Amino acid sequence: MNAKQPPAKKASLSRPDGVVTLEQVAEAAGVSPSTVSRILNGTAAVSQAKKDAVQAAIQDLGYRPNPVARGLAGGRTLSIGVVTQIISSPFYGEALLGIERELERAGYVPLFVSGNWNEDDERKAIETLLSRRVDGVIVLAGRMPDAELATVADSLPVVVVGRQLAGPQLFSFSFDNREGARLATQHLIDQGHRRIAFIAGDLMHDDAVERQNGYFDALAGAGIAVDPNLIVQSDYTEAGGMLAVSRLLERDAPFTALFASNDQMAIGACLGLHRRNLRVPDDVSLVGFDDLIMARYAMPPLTSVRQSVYEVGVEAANAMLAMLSGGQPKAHLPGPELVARESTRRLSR
Amino acid sequence: MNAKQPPAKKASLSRPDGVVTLEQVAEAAGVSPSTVSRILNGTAAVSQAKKDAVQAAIQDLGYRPNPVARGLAGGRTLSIGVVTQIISSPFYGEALLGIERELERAGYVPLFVSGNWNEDDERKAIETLLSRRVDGVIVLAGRMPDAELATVADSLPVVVVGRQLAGPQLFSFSFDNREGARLATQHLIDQGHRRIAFIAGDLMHDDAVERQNGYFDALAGAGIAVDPNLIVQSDYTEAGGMLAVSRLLERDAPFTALFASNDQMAIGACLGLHRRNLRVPDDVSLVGFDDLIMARYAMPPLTSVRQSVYEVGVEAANAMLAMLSGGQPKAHLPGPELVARESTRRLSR
DNA sequence: TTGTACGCGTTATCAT
DNA sequence: ATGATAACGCGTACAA
Repeated sequence: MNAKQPPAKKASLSRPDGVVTLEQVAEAAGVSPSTVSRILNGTAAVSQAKKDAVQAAIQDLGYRPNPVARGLAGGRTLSIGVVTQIISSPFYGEALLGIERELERAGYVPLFVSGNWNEDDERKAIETLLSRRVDGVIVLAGRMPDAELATVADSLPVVVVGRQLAGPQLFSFSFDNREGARLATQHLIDQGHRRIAFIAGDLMHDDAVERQNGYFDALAGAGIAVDPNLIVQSDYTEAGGMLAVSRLLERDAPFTALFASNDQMAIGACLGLHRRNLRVPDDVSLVGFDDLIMARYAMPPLTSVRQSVYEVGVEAANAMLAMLSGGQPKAHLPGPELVARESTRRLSR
Repeated sequence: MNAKQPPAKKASLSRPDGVVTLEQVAEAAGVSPSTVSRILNGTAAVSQAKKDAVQAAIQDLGYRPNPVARGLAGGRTLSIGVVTQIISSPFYGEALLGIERELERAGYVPLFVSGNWNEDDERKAIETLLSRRVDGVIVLAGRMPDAELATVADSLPVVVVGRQLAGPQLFSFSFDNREGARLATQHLIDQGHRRIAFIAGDLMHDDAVERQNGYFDALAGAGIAVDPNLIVQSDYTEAGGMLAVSRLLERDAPFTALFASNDQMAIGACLGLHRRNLRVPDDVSLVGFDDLIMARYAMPPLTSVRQSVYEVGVEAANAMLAMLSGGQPKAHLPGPELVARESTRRLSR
């Protein structure tokens, strides 16, 4: 188009680089292309002699299979579609890292597309992935109806993180959000708090609901009645957390502790409290959730529930790889764990 | 492999979904495949009548071109490779978001691969991208030698962010790191500070060097001698910032202000100071760089140099799109801007 | 302006 | 076990 290279007469010079094709390898090794393909994919048995010859030729010529051609030929593209929600979020970032690293070990490449917490965007994202002939799709949470996801799984292995659904080529797993939230709340209760405010996430999502349930669980276990005035719903962002605190404070329902259902909201809440001259943890104990890096470096360092987001990515990738090779997918995430830092303290009275 | 669908007799049923091919569109519209292709790519003039017929058929059948086949046929894949360094970093995350959003508007899809600040990884990443027949490559900083990058540009349009190099199909642009750092330092000087410590990034990288130069500029402008004891080098991470503070403090070269050359190190430094019972801004004024979201929600909110990382992504994508359509790439980033928050204050004496 | 025929690099089917 | 041969879906000279 803009690169005016000579039209490349007949063939073979489509790219200036040393693009070696499977055919050339075959020729160099004195075998047929099919044989090379078979060796590459382990599709059928091949005599050791030819195997060696081909391997040598591959080394020699520096052959690298062309994933695009593979994709076209109906074979695998060695790429996995990943539907993330907001690629810039610190939460998803860590998961993507885990996915990327783990897939790479198997020679796969992730193809990230953002769903933006929007059903239509997400649908479009998946379509994009399908048209790109990805070998499988990993969906991180999201808003697509379960049924639709199941449909996708009809033609492709699908791994869903953070939701509960199952099917032939459909595998999902979740972190134990409920137990994690229970731990967080219990930690506050253990420190003598009884008026514990809660910032929920968007209750459209399972994980947000589960975290709220965990909060309820702990309160119930301690015989503390749920006070609706102590609960606000927000959106998992820093700004949302800050806003939530304002709303909470306007209700003048006093509280001595606050559990924000993710770290980003907790950080925002911390600033919101600060603006109202409420100190953490002196005036209000604060707990987050996810234990992102930011929790460790917050001021004060934030007590949080450890959820190895990176690990989530790794497990998702492994589950996908398992399905791809015909095995049974599985995922064993470490259980939730409370990381006590300096944003919480015993209620003094 | 694992999905045991009936072997799909002859053709056309390779995928259960409604995979419509260009050929089917042609048939439906009563024209030849080439004509459809021409309309799709604007390769040649076509009569309005056929144009309409084809468009109708496309709508009707819900045809979507297959990027994989396109790639094989030597056409475009409508995908752009993006070499990021650490996909999970809050800094790159924002840039990727900008890239993704902007490319999408033009129907392109980004393919993200991580270089991990490692020359070999980066090289491998680029190879991966090339083998996937991306239409262009965007490189965010990184360690690849300039010459090698230029080689890549021989066969593909390349946009490099954060480095200075140019060539036929090679475009690069940078944020004005030097001026930004000068502003940050000047801000501290304006507030009466004269003993201003500096945490540099990895001086292997242009931007880190430039930020250090900006620091020197401001000191020189104010007639303040550079004190090597007030400078430490680190790695742009929170942990690195924290460590840097320790090293600084061990030297017992007193300082009243600290300029960390990115926000992540500043956040880490803040915690490090806190651990030594030094308060920000009461004992030490602190300035960061990049103005990531975390700066706004730090405690205290961090004074920083605004660099719209998102915008950087948008500009990079646009420059690439411009090259792809044969135009002149350009990028106009807003100049650096100091955002004064609460981590800095006038030196009281 | 439009259609035909071939090639892109690989896998899969069918013989041998 | 191995080798032809035909797709895969599309772009593009070349011919008409």
